[in-house]
Amino acid sequence: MNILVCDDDKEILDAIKIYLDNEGYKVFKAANGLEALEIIGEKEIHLIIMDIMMPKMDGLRATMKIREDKNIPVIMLSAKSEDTDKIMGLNMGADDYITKPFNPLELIARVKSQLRRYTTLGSLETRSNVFKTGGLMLDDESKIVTVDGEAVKLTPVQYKILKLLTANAGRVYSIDEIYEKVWKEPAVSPENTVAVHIRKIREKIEINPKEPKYLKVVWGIGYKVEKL
Amino acid sequence: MNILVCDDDKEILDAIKIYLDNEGYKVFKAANGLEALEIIGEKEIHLIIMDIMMPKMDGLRATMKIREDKNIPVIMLSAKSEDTDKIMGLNMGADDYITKPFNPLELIARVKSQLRRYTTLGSLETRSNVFKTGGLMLDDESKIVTVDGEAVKLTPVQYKILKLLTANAGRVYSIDEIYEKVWKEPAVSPENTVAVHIRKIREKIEINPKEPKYLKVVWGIGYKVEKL
DNA sequence: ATAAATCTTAATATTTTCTTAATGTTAATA
DNA sequence: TATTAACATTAAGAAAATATTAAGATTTAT
Repeated sequence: MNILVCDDDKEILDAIKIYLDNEGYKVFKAANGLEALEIIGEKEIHLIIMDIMMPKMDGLRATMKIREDKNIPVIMLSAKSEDTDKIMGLNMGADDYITKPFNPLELIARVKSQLRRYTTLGSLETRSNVFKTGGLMLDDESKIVTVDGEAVKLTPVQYKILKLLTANAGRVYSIDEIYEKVWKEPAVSPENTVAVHIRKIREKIEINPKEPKYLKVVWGIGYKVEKL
Repeated sequence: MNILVCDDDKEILDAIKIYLDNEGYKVFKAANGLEALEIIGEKEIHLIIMDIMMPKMDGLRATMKIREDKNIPVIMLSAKSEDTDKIMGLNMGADDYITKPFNPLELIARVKSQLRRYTTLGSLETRSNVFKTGGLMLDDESKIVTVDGEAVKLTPVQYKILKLLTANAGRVYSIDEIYEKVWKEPAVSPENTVAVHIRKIREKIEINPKEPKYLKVVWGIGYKVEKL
């Protein structure tokens, strides 16, 4: 299991690494949020321990950024212990929270607790980022999409659109929003390539594209994948 | 989302139910571990909030039992706050831990944090913009409007008008005010498009549009959504 | 380099929504 | 109770948004 520890305080970084090494985890270190994002892009990280206060990019922002397309558990570290900070951290997408100074045993316990959800009994197999709603499921690790267990083959753009909508099932995205998130550039009108892709996706994941069960349109607002 | 709350203290049970109800979760109650296991067998439960100290079967044993074949996130509740208990709870398979007495906001935050991986993560905008009054509820994220749990489909303009009035339930808005806020331009008379939209909204959210329960008119002044 | 797959564009169709305008109804008040 | 101003109702045409299709451009794989 690979754990990324992100803190600008080198001493704490080293201390945590020692505790985790001792438990048999492979530990990567980052001094700030940007470094963390880089490492996450390169290595397969299973858990992140992240300080909130850091230069360059703080832990909360980094967590938000990570959560945009990865489902890696995050444990927040902070010197503050007030409720408001705790709540903010958890709402930003953190999975757990530890205040400094921390008890090494508690750190280990929380690490294990978070990793437990992603290991299957018996093996140390990592879990993949699976997004599902109803009979629709996409596995971000393998890029496999299934509908009621049946695999469907999506093209890259189709996959990105469906992932965005499924990862945030229930939320409505305007066409422009979709364009921006997927193409990473602002949409310029006239714009109907998204509509074309939506059609193609529907052809593949819906029984009847005209009466979509998953990929719905909200007139005048945009598209969403139904939260089922 | 269905949440099972398990505690032998009826007061705490009811208090938690109120907090969670208010956030739009469906709440099931159990007085001990055995009852909890029963309900889990019957209903689809997405999260469990469990007290550690209970008669019949305590929370730790129940959690272990649940973890034998289900992977439902568990948040532990306990009066004790010593580190050892905390660690034990987490090692037993709990995903999070709250000590009594607890801050309701923190409870909600931790619940959301655990459930996020079910609804699946994504953007930071997890704050659910939900406006409700009586049986009327609108969720700004999914653009879903429900009346007594029944979904109704509003058009964009209809939605905007109803959102304005519901978000400020009780306040009366003149027709011109509504026009300005929704169309973002001053109203020019003769103007009756707002009235037409009001009618359409009433058709959708009211049992009897002629005797509206939610969307009322205040003669000579304007419209409001009743604060219930 | 070529073929296959994928993406975008553009033209057109279809669906849904919005506004207008004509007319009806209600509530306050003199 | 007659008057009037404000709201209600309806239907139809205009406008806006999405859907669809096919062809051409681009990218990817072999």
